[in-house]
Amino acid sequence: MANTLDDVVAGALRVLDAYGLEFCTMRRVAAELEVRPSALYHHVPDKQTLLGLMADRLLADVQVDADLTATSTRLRSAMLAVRDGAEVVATTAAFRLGGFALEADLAAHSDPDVARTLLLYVVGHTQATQLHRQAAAVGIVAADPDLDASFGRGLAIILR
Amino acid sequence: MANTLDDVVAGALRVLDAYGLEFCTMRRVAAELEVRPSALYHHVPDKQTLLGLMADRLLADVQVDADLTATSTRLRSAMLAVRDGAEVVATTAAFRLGGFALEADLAAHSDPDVARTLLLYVVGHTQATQLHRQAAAVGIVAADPDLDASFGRGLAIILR
DNA sequence: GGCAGCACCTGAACGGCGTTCAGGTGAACG
DNA sequence: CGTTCACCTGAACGCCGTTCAGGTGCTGCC
Repeated sequence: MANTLDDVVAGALRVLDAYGLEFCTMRRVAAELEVRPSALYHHVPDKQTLLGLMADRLLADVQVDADLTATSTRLRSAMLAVRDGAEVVATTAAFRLGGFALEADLAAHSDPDVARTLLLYVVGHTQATQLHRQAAAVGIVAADPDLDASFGRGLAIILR
Repeated sequence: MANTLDDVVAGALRVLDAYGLEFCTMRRVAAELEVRPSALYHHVPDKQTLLGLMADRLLADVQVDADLTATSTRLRSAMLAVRDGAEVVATTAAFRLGGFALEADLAAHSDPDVARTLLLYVVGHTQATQLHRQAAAVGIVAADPDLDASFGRGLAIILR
């Protein structure tokens, strides 16, 4: 019945997907695991670290190769798969310009400047996409059916 | 002695610059204005709105013209002028893909896809720059003297 | 088999946050 | 001279991240 670090990360991702980043609190994650909030601190030193582990897991299965367009699309898909996924990646990856694992992977298959530019664009556009869709779902704004195509066109501009 | 909305925004930007976004709380802004926290809600419906007004003011004086490289550099400078300025712009601008004033301005002087791609890159890179520098200032990470040049090279890739 | 050690958890608290609401006060205006 | 209204106070609400002392039950060693 005891939880492991993996259980905590998985539970946190479930809460994130269900409620969004704003309501992904330590108390809710604890409730998801049927545990008291203080129990989480046995597995993780603070919330920031937990968010980092969540981001790592979100991107863990993304295949990075020399086809930069396909790799970017896979990256985008992985972040879109979970509610507010891109935002989680953005806020934790921002802490580490140059220390972000995916940036090194990408740089190995291309120019380092292209790798960095591409990564900033992909994460930024995907974050904006996700927030826009969520706003549209609540009716704040009209849905934009062009977002995926817009993503592809920006990609082409960078990789041209 | 009574404060106006402009006073509130200006005070909030002072607190932001002095303490960073993390500690830019309604209570601290109120203290800066020598007022009780509840007084702020006479000028602003909530904190999110205040952050939006702060972002607007940060970018208000940025000149947008057909020279996209120079415009991007001005945009970057404006955000770098205040602690966590890029993060404030990023978190409030993300709410409005296509409804962001600067995007329309930029699109008038270039291709819309280029405008959007450029904007996502400029804000993203500047945010990363600012966080990296702050981490370096605290000694968490080694300072990277190449960040401004890196910005320029990414710009050249998009505008090539 | 018994005992030490450790992984995991509870219960209670702390200070701080954003926000709300009823009510006060003083200047501007007819 | 009375009213209106912009601006503010004081007190509270429910939530947050985090700490800490202490419990409990499995693991492996003598």
